[in-house]
Amino acid sequence: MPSSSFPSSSPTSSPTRATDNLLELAQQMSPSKPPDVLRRIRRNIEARANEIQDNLSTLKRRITDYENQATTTARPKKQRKHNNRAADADDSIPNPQTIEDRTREKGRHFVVEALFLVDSDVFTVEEDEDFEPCEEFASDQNRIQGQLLQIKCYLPDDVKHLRTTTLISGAFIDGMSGQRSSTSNRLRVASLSKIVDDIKPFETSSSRFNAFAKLIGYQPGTPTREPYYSKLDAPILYDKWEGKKDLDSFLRGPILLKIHATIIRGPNGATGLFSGKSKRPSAKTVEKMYKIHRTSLGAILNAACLAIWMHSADTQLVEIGDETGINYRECQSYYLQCILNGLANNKAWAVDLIAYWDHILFPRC
DNA sequence: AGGTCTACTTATATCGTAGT
DNA sequence: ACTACGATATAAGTAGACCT
Repeated sequence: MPSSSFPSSSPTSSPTRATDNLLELAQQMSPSKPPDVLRRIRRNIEARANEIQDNLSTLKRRITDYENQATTTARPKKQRKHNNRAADADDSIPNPQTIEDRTREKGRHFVVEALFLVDSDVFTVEEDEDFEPCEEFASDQNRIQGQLLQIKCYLPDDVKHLRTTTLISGAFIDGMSGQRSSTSNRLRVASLSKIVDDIKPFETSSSRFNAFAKLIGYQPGTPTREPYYSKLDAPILYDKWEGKKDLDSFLRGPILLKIHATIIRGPNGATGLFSGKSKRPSAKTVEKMYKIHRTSLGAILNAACLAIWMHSADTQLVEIGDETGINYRECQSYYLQCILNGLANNKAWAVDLIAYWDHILFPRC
């Protein structure tokens, strides 16, 4: 590059020359000068100072311009992905990127309407073709088969047969954990004040324990048994709690409904829910994306477990609470079994449960 | 004690949508 | 077109596990 491109001469109004000028002017100031001359000199000094200030600002602005230009050219928009399942996928799979994106979205949807936690081996387990979903859920095998059946309902048809590949299982799991993170942040941070009246007790793990342990089923230890969390003696799950469990208000706790409204309608979704004025924002919401018009069983299970979690001392939304030891995945299965048993025996509380949720969450539908 | 790995949370930038 | 509101991807932050 020719040196002539970079003239070594200083700019016309370099700071040095301007400063020299200032010194000259300052030296002209002497007590013997008449007042009007002094005023003129002072105006000149001020003018020079302003000019210097302007030049400085211009230079600074130019520096930031150059910096921005430099960083945009040095760092192209395209950013590397952490792990590239699509690129690593088997060559026989067409459009792996699209498949990954679609599957990830199904994983997110699954967390909203089905189960927010599943057994880790559900993607690798052998499928039992004869499994009947209405059988007893108690055994591990049946529970996992039940989950698998559910997941297959959500997986895109053209992809179901690939469920054991890392492309599909990874994308689905990725979608699930992303949605869980978003949920945890929504409930404990972004919309906490819209769900509960007083956010103060939620500040720390121990303040949550002190304020809510009883509410979520904590049974203190006695000389003969360890303390534990009861799955049914948890007042938060009930619409009305009068000292003991009453199935007629089981899984109807107002917090539970608020939680689901918050998840499907965004951070403000819970406001006005019980006066028929639940906000339905114009923005893209989970409710619109997944076309949710009625309550799913999974939504109820999840809301129950999430209500317990958000009031618990646990610090992260994981399968087994880090402070309480509560197994939230097990809770889901347990409540599901409660409802299915109720339905099988035609119990009113179970039969009417979804209608109860629907008339609050989706009035006039 | 410190490094590295991993899983989870959080902040930010970007995009989309509907109402005005 | 503009604005408000949400969802998502990504990167950065954080804590614990495991190793040396």
